[in-house]
Amino acid sequence: MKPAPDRSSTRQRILEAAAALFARRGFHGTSTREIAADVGVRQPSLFHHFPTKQAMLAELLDLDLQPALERIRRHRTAPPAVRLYAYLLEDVAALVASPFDVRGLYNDAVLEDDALADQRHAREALHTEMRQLVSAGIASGDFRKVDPEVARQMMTGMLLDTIWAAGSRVVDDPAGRAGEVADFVLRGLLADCREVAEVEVQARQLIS
Amino acid sequence: MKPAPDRSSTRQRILEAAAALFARRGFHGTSTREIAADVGVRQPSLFHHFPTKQAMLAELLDLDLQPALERIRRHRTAPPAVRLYAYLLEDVAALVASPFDVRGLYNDAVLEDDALADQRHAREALHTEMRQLVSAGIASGDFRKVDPEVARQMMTGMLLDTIWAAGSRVVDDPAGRAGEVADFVLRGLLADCREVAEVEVQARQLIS
DNA sequence: GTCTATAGATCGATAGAC
DNA sequence: GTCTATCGATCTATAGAC
Repeated sequence: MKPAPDRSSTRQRILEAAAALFARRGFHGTSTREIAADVGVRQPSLFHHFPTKQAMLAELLDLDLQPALERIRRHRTAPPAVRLYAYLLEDVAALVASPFDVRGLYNDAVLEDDALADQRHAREALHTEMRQLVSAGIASGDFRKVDPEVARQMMTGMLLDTIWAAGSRVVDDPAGRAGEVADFVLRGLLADCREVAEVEVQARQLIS
Repeated sequence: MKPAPDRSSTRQRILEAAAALFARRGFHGTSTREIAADVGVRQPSLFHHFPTKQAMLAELLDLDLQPALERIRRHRTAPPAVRLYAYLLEDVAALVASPFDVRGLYNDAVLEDDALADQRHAREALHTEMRQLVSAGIASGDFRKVDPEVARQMMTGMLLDTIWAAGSRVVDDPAGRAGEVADFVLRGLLADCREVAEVEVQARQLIS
């Protein structure tokens, strides 16, 4: 049984402060002194909770990637278009609800460090699942013939940029935002984009 | 008359090396010693060509933003959907042909510094033009009713993530990539996405 | 578990010879 | 215009008291 994360623990507050700062200034642009100041402790106190600054990033990446992998691997029996719509809906919803701001965690080449090999592999696995979902949709005739890697890049770019409004302000209508993203992507992919309404209905049934 | 940029000048090579490194590691994650090493000079030699590291970023931002603003403001008389398709085609084409890797120039909060106020305003102007193009398309009935700012964010995210393939390798089919991006966006926006073929024809006529 | 103090490395930028 | 030498600031992380 995993211990429930205590939102008010120092460790948790370090993660939240680090996530917000990494998103704003990037990993290298954020100093441990800034993180400590936001938490309200002195800089060396951080190293009682995490061995290195990179370990904070590793945990944030795990907390984002593992649930995302779990989400995209659900609903195995549904049609690809429905699965993709459902994944986008759930992903945006989860990311908006997250106490962590994952924007910017993936921007630097920080993932290339050997210490983050696990996270790098998890991210590649997520990308592979996304490409396979697109490929399956093409094979079934639901999607038009696009380059799966290009489609994956476009989805990744859209997800990261649209989860949070400018200035780290939380979006005012998370459910509406999720629907807009999912709609946009499916219209871009579907061979006959009038089917998007039916895909949406099935995807929402799948989730509920 | 602007002097033609000499691709082999030290100044130009500094800009190219800086752009590649900023894209890979971010502005703060890149040291001036790394830039100098890629150019083949010692670190202090950089400061004969640029007063500060930030000045290198400012020039790279200008070289990206000013042509982009010029592109999106062209073709004033064409319908919004056609203008947007043409802009996306030309933007991707220009970015792929650029010797600079603009990915990552915009990630950090570096633009918030007062020294980069001009670049920050130029970027906001570009975003405003993009939103107005979406709004005009909605007003004319060509686009479905989406949030213009959300559409802008999705386009920005897609553009930055799809211009270059993984590992800074140049895309193998620039024209194809441009078409895929423009197609994807217009299908996502058009009220009747079957019109995308006609929009593409008109946009390509506009450009040629 | 948080603190003070500081080590040890690296950073951007300057001075001045050539 | 590039170099060597180096300054002063800032960075991550450690040592050890409480």
